[in-house]
Amino acid sequence: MSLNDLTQGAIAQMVQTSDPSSSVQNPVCQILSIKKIQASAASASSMGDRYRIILSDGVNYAQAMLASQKRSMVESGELEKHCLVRISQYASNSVQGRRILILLDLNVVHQPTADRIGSPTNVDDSIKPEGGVKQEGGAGGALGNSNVGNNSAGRTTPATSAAGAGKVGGGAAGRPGGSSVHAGMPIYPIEGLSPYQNRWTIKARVTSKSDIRHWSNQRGEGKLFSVNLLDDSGEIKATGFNDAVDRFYSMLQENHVYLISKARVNIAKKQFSNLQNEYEITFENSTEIEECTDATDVPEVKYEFVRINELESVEPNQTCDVIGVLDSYGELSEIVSKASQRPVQKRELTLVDQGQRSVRLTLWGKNAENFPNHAGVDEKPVIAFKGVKVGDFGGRSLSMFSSSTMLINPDITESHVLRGWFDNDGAHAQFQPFTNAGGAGGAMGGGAANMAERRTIAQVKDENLGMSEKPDYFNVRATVVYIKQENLYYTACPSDGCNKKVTPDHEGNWRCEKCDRSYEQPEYRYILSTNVADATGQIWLSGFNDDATKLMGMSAGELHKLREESESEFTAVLHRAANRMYTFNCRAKMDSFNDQARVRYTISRAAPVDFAKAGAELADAINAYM
DNA sequence: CCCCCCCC
Repeated sequence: MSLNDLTQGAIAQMVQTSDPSSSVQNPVCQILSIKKIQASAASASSMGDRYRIILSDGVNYAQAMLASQKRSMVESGELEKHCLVRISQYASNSVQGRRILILLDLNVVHQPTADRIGSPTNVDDSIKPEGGVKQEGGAGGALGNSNVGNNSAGRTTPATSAAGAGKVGGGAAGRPGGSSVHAGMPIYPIEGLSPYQNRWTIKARVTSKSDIRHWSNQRGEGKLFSVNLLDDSGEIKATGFNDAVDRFYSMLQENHVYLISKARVNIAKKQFSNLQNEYEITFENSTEIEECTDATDVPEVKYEFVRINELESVEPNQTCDVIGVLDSYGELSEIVSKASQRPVQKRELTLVDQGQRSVRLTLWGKNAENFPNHAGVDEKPVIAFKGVKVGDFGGRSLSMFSSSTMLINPDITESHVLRGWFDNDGAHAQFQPFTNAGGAGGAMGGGAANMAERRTIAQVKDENLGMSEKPDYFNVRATVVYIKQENLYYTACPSDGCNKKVTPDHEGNWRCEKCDRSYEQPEYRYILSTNVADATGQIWLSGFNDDATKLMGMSAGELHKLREESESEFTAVLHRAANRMYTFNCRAKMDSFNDQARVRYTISRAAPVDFAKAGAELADAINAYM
């Protein structure tokens, strides 16, 4: 092996061009080193580690990243230190002022040699950066071309790269006119996109599309949506704001393929993406999108299904793909998000598969509302989900993200297998649901799900519920012994959903710091603290306005009014509220009070006991012993 | 320019 086996000077050309199609073609280089980069925690999911490669053309060496879809070349041992490769597709990205090559496609043309060929020097030392001139062009559209211009004009380049310089400029100039999205433009791999070039067209499949979301904050308000895009090199998230929503939202359909160009490429905020890409796309005014009917070369969505009975092996909060037969689906209901205080629509599905387990999956928002409108949902269809969140409520549960996708009766092998199984056997099978917390509950086990959650007060304490990081959920059937009179309610902001404490101001109005305004009247809201008991012990529970209103038999405002009229009437109400039995759904969670860690038990729902039903349940539990 | 993904 000698220098002549390498494409000398190729690397200087490769790193300086923003347009590989007009730069050196199929250079042969030597691999000087391969180093694994640990996948970051945020992106550690499915894409795994990546590899940094030092590449030499005998004259220069440069750092390069191996495209993630070529990772297996290293892992299989095919790509080794000191072997020679022909690079058939690459991109050159500028990252924090340094140019980094991305090797998108390559093949090994010679087995490892004894040592490095020649005495290559760092390409960064050979190419002088222009004195303080940033590579970004002007605003928006001009950005991408600037590198090409700089290369052929002012940039001082060493002799090694002289051969390619003219070609770089000429290739770019010879491009067909810019009006058409893609005419004559080579299709660019998603993996090769970077913020420093905008002369690209990608051909990508929409793998997921979000709802339109509206936002309003200090910086303004607007609407947006996002899609995930896939080609055979990788995936990228794309977002459209405001006008882009109107232009593209209805056009972009899940599973369809589009030619997309003239969009902005930004550094990805990886904490908000489950895709493996340094960058993400924003649709702009200049962005052009065109549906592409010839989509055979763009990969289909790939699923990696986890069987329902294997969900326990998936860490909570990870996403996964799940397929199952829809055993049943629930009514549309509404919860109020604790974080946003906004109401959210939800609907729960129950999925089953051959593993004799069932799992609940929650749909949100429009997905929840529209679910019954899909064809076939009442005929126990097979449904495939991609990218659903695994939760640990009740053992394991599933929940849609906005980036998750749901396909009813997809035409894939797993779907047909499930259909066959269900129609033959599954329809008559029994499925064990993931049941609630602990799993211990021996005595109550095997009964209805709500019996399994039930604890005696002694068990709540013995089992140290709420002592771990995550909250524990349980219910107790207990009698109200005492309701604390102090701080039974507070003066809350009457503004819808605010609920912050308001204080009297100088003008006799009620001031809310959060809303930054005053109100004539506060809204009174309960903050209940009640001692409840069952046969095994007593416990203090905290309750909020809705449940407390139920316990007290009147609103906090009414109670306050009553108390102002008559203190004895007020205490009478408290006495009447006591000695009643409820089933309390509770949440146990650590918090700190006066710097002391303690477990706080919060009522999430209090329901009066239906004694006939409760008696029947107890009889069933006893019968289960026989 | 969002960044929430909720509840039991």
